[in-house]
Parts: sequence; C-alpha cells; structure tokens
Amino acid sequence: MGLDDRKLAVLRAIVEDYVSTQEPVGSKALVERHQLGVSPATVRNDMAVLEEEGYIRQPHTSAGRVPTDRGYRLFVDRLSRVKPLSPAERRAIERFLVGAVDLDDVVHRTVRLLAQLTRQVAVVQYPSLARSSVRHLELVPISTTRLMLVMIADTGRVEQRLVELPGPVPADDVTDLRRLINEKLAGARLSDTPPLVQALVEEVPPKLRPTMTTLATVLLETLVERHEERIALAGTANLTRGGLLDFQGSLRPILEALEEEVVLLKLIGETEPSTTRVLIGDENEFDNLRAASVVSTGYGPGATIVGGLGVLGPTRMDYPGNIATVRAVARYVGELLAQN
Amino acid sequence: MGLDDRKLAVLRAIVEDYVSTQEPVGSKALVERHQLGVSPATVRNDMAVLEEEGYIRQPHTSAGRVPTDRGYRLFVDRLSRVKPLSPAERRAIERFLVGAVDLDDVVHRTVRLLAQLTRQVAVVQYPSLARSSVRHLELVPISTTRLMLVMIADTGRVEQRLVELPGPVPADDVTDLRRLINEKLAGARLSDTPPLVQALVEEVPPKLRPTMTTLATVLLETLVERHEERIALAGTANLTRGGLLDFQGSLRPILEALEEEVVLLKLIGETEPSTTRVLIGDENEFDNLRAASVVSTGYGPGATIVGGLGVLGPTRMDYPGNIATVRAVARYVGELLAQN
DNA sequence: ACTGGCACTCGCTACAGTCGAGTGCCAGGG
DNA sequence: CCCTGGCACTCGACTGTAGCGAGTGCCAGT
Repeated sequence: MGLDDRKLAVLRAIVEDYVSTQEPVGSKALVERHQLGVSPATVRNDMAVLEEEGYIRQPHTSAGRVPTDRGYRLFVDRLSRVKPLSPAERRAIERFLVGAVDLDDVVHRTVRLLAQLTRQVAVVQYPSLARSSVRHLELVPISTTRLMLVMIADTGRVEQRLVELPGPVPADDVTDLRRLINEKLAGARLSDTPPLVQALVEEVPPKLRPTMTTLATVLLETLVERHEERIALAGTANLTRGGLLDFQGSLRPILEALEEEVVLLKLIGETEPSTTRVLIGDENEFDNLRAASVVSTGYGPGATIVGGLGVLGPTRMDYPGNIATVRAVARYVGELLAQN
Repeated sequence: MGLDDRKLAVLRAIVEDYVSTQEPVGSKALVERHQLGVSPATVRNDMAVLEEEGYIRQPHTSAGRVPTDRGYRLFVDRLSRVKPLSPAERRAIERFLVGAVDLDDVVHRTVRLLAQLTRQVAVVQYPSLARSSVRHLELVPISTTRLMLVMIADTGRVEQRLVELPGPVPADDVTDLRRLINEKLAGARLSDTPPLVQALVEEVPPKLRPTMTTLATVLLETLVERHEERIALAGTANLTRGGLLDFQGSLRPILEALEEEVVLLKLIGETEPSTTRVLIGDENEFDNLRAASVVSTGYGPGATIVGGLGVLGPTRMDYPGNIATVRAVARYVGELLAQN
C-alpha cells in the first residue's frame, strides 16, 4: 500500500476541500484549487488507490470523492498540524473567562465559549469529585432531626445533601460533629475518605455515634461511591448548520445521546492520557454517534487533571482548528482553576 | 360571527384529528371519524365559515384544513376539558420522584419525567432566589484573604461565591462575622435583605467593617440584584418527532431559543397567576418560537409559588394531555418541596 | 337548513429526456 | 515507469409533461 507523498497531499486536499465546501470533490476542482503540479488524470489514479485503501469513497458512481472515517483519521494523525489560534480567538477566550464569580459560572462561560469558537456542540465536565479533595464539610441544622450536609471541594465544587437523622440532635452536638469531621477529613482526597469515615464513626463519643453513622452513610453513598458527575452543554443549535447534510438528515440520535450524561462522560471524561483525543465517526462506541466526531481533552489546575471538556460535531469538521481551540480553552480554564 | 355548537364541534374534531394524524383533515374523513350526524357538504360549509373567521386554514387550495393558532386558542379555551391522568401516569410520577437526594436531584428528575410523559421538551426553573428566604449563610476560609460564602435557602438551593477580602482576616473574626450575619439575616426573604445588610455593615465592630463591606457587596450584587436563576432542560430529542413537518423543517430557531436562559425564564417564569398558562404559536413574544407552543405553571410548597415549570412543543400538540401532566407534576413537586 | 351532485383546483407521483460533472481506461510521450 | 490527454460511459440532478385523486365551492333540489 504505497501511499507516496503526492497521494497523501491529494487526501489532504480532499479533506480540506470537503470540509469547507461540504460537497464531494472531483479531480478537476482539486488541481484547480491546489498546486499539485499534476493533471486531473493523475489525480484520478491516485484517488483510485486511495479509494481502494478505504480512505475516500464516492457517494455515487460519477460524483466526487468524500473522505471516509479512516481518511479523516489519517488526516488527523499525519496530515495536519494544529492550527495556531488567531489573536482574536485568544482575546475572545480571555475576555470571556475573566470575571467568573464561581465554579458554575466558570463552567457555563467555558462551555458557551467553546461552542461559539468552534461552532460545534460543546461539552464541559465539572471537576470530578473523584479527583477532588475535601476543603470543608459543613453541617447546617434544618430542624432538630434534619441536617444539611454541605461539602466544599478544593476544585470549587459544592455539593449538598439533606440528612434525615435517627433522632433529635442538640446544636452543641452538631458543632462537635462539624469539628470532628473536618479535623479528620479536611484535605483528604475524596477517594481516600472511606477508611477515614469508618475510623470517625468508631472514634466519635458514644452519644454522637448514631448521628455520625447516618452522616457516614450519606457521605459514602452519595458523594464517594456514586460519584456524582456534572456536565454542561451548549451549542446544540450548531448541529443544524449545514442543513440536513450532516448526520444524514436526522438529528434525533445525536440529541438523544447528548441527553445521556453517561454517554457524555464517556466521551470527554476518559482523560487517562493528558493529550487531546479525537474520536472519528464509527470509532465511537455509541451507535447514535457514528455520524459524529468528538475532540476532547482533560483540564485542571497545573499538571493534574480534574475533568474533561470537548466538542462534538459532524465528522466533516475542522479538526486542526477544533483541536487547537479545545486545547487552548482547556489550558485557560486550568489556569483559572489554579488561581482559586 | 355565529359559531353554533356544530361549528365548534367541527373545529374540535379538526384539532383532534390534526393533532393525532399530523395531516390536513378533509370534510369526508371528518364525518367518517366523528359522529357529527351531517354530510360532508354541510361540514364544508361550516369549514368555510371557520376559515373566514380565522380558526382554520388550507395549506393549499384543495387540501384539507389545518387549525390556525387562533383555532388552537379557541380549542384550548372553550372546547377541551383537562384530560384526567391515567393511573399509569400517576404511578410514573410518584415512582420517579421518590428518593431524590437533594434539590438538584429533584429538579433533574422532574424535568426528565416531564419530558418523558409529554414527549415534548421540558423546562424546569429552580426555585427562584427572589422568592426564597435565607436559611443559613456560611463562611468558609479558603486562605487568609479568601472566603467562600455559601448561602443555603429555605427552598434547598445552595449558592456559593468566592470572596476576595481586602486583607487577612483571622479565624476568630470569621466566626464572629458568621454569627452576626446569621443572627441578622437568617429567615429573611432574600428580597428584603438589602436594608438588613446595610444595617449590618454599620453595626459591625470597626475592625470587621472592611471585610463586612466586601461581603455585603458580593451578597447584594451577585445574590440579590442579579438574582441568579437556574434552569434545567430535557427532551430536546422530542423536537425531532414528527419528522420535519413541525417547525417547518428547521429546528434551528427553537434550539437557539432553548439555549437562552433569559428566554426560557420568560416562558415559564412569569407565574403571577397560579393557574396554568398556555402560549400558542405567535402569541409568543419570541420570533424564534412562533412555531411552538408552551404550557407552563408555577410550583411551590403549599400555596406559594417559588418557580415555574412547563413543556414546549409544536403548536400541533396534545393540549389537554399536556396541561394535565404539567399541573400534576407541579403539584407533586410542590408536595415534595413542602416535606423538606 | 341540509344534502347530493358536479366541475374545478392543485399538489403529488411517475416517467422520459437532457445536461453535465466526474469517472475509468487506454494509448502515447517524456 | 510514470504522467498526460483523450474518450466513452455512468448516473444524479433538473425539467417538463401527464394522470391521479383528495378536497373544495357552488348550486339545485328536498
């Protein structure tokens, strides 16, 4: 399978033209728009090879060629350089993100920014609890038999749970519990808390034990085990750009997939390598998204990663541009988090 | 404009048939499917009158009739009874809403439930801060010059803000401030706090005054004035039901509108009368939504209203059914809130 | 006031014909 | 051996025509 330089150049040209025009591209148009230095006939021969290898295909006999998912993959891996951001884009990012008042605000601004810059659907995962540490745990009495447990994480996330106590607990006891819990848990990574919480239940004075047990249950079950992930979404209207051509005319499966947090988390949340990930078309494990591509990366203060963010769009998307934007936004968000 | 009983019956039949079949309905089909007791020709005459009055229209000469927005309006106001919920639906509501762990959970479950039951786009507003009272204000030191201000409202909402202090503040002072603030503000409606906060700044010991001033600014600016509203959305995939027939083939404007929280708030947040509100097509003030209808109502514990919820779909929707569902869900959510 | 009958409208579908972009292949030339 | 120009071919897109049929408006009759 000799793919010499020219054939690769042809593939690159096809991808670029198709992405920008959204129309199958023919040999003549190709040699006109790119300086390939050869005739249409030669390009046709190259195209035949590329098609045989599965990088491009013809929608119908006698139409131009269109890249396949495999073609995009090759393009992304070997034929494109990450496009540097324009100064205007850099400015947009900074302007958009300064002045955020809290984590919610940061996440919302980020997701809208991403959607606006890439003109795709943007997805941002809130900092994962699993990767957060406890900054403070607050107990707020609601009634004598009810507490609100508020957990503030170092990433800025705040989670609250209503706790139904086994019996009335005087205010002084609540104060004691608050102190004990924070002494033990403050600073601990959430994933490390289970043994600490166990120890707490045992160390606590006997009269506080039932209450502490209840608190421990809530803490472990709803905050640690079922690690509650949150997701923000924006730019779904961008799915309708390009008429009905992308997504073969039906947004349905895409919209359905976007409603499933589990799916979105899988898409952008798997941040083992800190590099940018590109999923193209049927590389995706969800059938609903086999007509879509996802560009995602992790973000976090400094070198650590606390969550993921990315964009989703038609396989026919501007990969170099979107990769650049996703990376840049992730870096800015990371810096923002590092400040807090 | 004599609209006798039979003409109204014809209009009702047209609306019902069109809603269920999505096809313009002709005189013959009408008499076949409904027991009108008259011939097609008579129905045609009635239709001519209805058309003249603007209640129905023909997409083209020689096609069946379709209700106009005005026709739907008449139908909703005078020709339909709220459809009682099926036992299955009642059960679905109860099953869906029990076991919610916190406000976020309640809201998320509610919005998904609504989307599922009505098969439309569902929108739920979080309890409005403007209508909430302060239950507790917590100050959590992040560093010596930074506090996290956490406000817990009686509706279960929890809002946090990072506060940059003018200078280092010792832990004891934070404790004092916390006590003072809560003594003054706990229990107050958020809309009543501005004078209280002012008073606080003046009453506080001089050494705490700069800090208190900063806190007051954050409190007033980000929690009271710019009353932060939150919205949850679900079921956008339902917009694609009925192919491209609804929304004249373009989901674009709808999706755009749904991304604007301001728009959504206007739609479901204006809850002056505690009754169910129905906005049909161009009754809507947003151009983007002139092809859509909205059914909304307020909800809250007991008789008070703390927020709104509703559904949005094509003007061709099952109004009686959706009105019933929206009301029922609102009532259940109200009960749920009353328990907490 | 309702009904049956009738002519008319007009969107939809099928079909045939034309056009043209794009292709595959082949023979010839550097 | 690779590239090129030429050529026949394919097939989707578009156009125009014709027939069908659902649905209508109107009118005369009961």
